[in-house]
Amino acid sequence: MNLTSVAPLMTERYRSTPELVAEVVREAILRGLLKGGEQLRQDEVAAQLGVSRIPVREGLRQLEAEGLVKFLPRRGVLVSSLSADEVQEIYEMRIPLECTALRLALPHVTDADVRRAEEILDAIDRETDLGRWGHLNDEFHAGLYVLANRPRLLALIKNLRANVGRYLRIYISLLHHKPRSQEEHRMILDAVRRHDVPAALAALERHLDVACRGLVTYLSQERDARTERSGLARSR
Amino acid sequence: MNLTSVAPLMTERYRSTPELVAEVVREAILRGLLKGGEQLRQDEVAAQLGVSRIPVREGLRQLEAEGLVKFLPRRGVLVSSLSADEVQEIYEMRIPLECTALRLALPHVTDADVRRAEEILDAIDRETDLGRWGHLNDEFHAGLYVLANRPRLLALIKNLRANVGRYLRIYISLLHHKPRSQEEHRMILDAVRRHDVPAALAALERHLDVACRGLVTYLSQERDARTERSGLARSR
DNA sequence: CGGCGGATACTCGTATACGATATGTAAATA
DNA sequence: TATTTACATATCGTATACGAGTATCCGCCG
Repeated sequence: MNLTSVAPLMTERYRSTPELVAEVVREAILRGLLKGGEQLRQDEVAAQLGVSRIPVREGLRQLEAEGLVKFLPRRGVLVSSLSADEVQEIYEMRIPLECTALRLALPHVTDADVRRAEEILDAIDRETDLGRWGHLNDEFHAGLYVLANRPRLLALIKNLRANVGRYLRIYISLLHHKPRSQEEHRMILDAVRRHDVPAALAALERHLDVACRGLVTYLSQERDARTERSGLARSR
Repeated sequence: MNLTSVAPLMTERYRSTPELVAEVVREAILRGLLKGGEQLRQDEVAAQLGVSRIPVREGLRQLEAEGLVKFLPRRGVLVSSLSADEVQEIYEMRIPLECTALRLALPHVTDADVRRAEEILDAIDRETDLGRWGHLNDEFHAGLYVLANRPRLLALIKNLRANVGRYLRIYISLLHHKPRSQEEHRMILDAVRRHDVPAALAALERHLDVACRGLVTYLSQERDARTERSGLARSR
């Protein structure tokens, strides 16, 4: 495990050390540097960030609450991994929540907001790096939702998005899904521009539903493949 | 601050000490033993539970993630308090989430489940203690939602309910709202018994909406009254 | 008499240290 | 040779300890 590539975050001043730990480890999980199921050794994280294990443990407790890691009694902290079912469940929450956010945001959307969103979509078209793609994707959605002026709703959506984020990135890259995703983004934005609430919500729901189905199918196949392999290995 | 009245929880064996701390403090906040804005002295909590501050801090970090307390840098932990706006926002999340849970639960509802729910409603009718009323109320709703078999959704709803729970209890007792709440519960349960999805969702949404409006009105008046008082005090 | 500055005492945040438990390895036995 | 048991090692969980920042109280000045 090597967190030095995300360590630049350290130079910024954070509210607190546990928050810094949470930020660094969260980013590492999102970028796929830390795989699901992997054990996090607290000493190692502490050493890499130049702090003791106490703030590390507190930061990890926050990530536990976010669902990104799991404390196993006396056996340390594991990076969570999501099954196809769990991904589906998260989307079942995201769809009504993100639709609520978009619905509440729509009355406040200005031309400048639409232009900013367009710029993000153009940037996504040009982007090749997966990590930055993920952030831009989040920015597009959050840029709309933030206009709803509902900080808790926004934070919750952000958290749910973070949970499926690492799988979404694999899926987008492996299935070359970017053009389709961008088409859907522009459908949403067109409806938003016209302040057409039903169309915008329908487009957003479709967008999320497509991603959900794709992800679930992909993860189910993944699991079947793994089961198959281990079955073969056992039967050798 | 005195947590001994909730300390009986200590006798049970918990997965971990931080979880025990979170449980005890959460319950104290919910019961109104700890008021919003109140500072939690870590030494004191630690002493009352017979542990050191490290597991206490970890437990409080979990409550922070749940939104029940807030870490202020170098100034310790405060019990959060919700404004009318924040309560409204939480209900704006609860309504779509709880409707989703109920919708997914409905196909799996059996006669036995309905009977169990009826028993809880009868118990609520007989209940006079506010703390137990809160738990029974949660049990009625959770008892239906759990049938959806969506653990994350259930946990999220539980957390949102916990956040408004303390205000709801005040509101219910002060405004003698129990009979109306029970009427609404029975409306929901009747629709559930008939497996009438639209009716059940509409009844649930009404139930939540009524509580939301009542709470928001109550909290706004509260705040106005406080502002008025402090204004008078200042003008003296 | 009220506002301000400094010293004291708290409380917080975290590094260190230690006991306890899980894991891996090697030896012993069936 | 496979399986089990005992031991060594590593990691965890938390108590203790200490430095640092913050609030409080008292004396001083206006």
